[in-house]
Amino acid sequence: MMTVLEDLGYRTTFPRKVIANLLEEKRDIFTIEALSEELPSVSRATVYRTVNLLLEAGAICKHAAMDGTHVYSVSRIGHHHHHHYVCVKCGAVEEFRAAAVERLIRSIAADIPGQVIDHRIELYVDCNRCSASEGA
Amino acid sequence: MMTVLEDLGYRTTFPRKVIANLLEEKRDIFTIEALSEELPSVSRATVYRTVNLLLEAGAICKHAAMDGTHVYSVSRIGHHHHHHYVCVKCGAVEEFRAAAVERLIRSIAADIPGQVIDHRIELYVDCNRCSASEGA
DNA sequence: ATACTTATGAGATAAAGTATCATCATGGAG
DNA sequence: CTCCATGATGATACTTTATCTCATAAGTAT
Repeated sequence: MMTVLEDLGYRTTFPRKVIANLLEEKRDIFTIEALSEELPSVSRATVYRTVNLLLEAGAICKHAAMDGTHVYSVSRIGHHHHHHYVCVKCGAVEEFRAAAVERLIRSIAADIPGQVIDHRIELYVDCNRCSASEGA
Repeated sequence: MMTVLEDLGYRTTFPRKVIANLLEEKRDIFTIEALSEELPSVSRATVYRTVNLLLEAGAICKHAAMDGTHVYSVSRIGHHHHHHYVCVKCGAVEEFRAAAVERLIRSIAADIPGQVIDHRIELYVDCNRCSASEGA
């Protein structure tokens, strides 16, 4: 994950390595505050700054929550167009690209006055791991 | 618009009438701050409170912006499931319901591990009015 | 008209994120 | 390898958005 920052000309500093390291393992959505608490050795300002750099670099995605805060998820797809589904119980996020979605958008666009420029789709799921543990 | 509040047992107060009145005419997205500035006779706290009541009543919809603020739009569809398209230039919002969308979600759901519980779709458009005025 | 309850306003407070700036580390030039 | 210019960090102050508090005012049922 550090490499994407290096490629953009940013320096390889100790705090950035620590943050990138922690993020490598993340499969769930996270807030910057929570991230910051896991990293007491790094100042909050730097966590905010680094997350924003990684966002710019496409290494993570940002999601606006309805309470006005933001959650983030690590991305393997980067800046390429994609969508997400999020487990409403455990917060696990997966990225997906579906040709069907893009086809649908084009077909809906025909019924909408004006040019459709962009779209945003999110699915909220009860993931297999969660429904399994509920059954117990 | 006041009637939906009355139906929920809320009182018909002067500030609420003033706010509802102003909202009747709104066809674009708006922020509570902007609304509050248009209503100097009503305290900001009351604008916030009333907008949240109207939200609960289904008379308006709330949208999370990527900068952490919220924008709202008046709704004719209320709590019934629907989506929006928003003009990225003038902010005009329209609601839409498309059976094709719901069919698509069901078909995508088949490829996703877990139960799809909810979804959210937003389209960003360049509306006819805006593209017309650009041409000039 | 009265009494009870709910709503309002003003300001305090909370929470999330950004800006400032002195100090320190990085990485390239020599 | 060392030095230096530049970029990064940390601590804290600040900004913005929104909610909370509580004394006062207004609605509504009777």
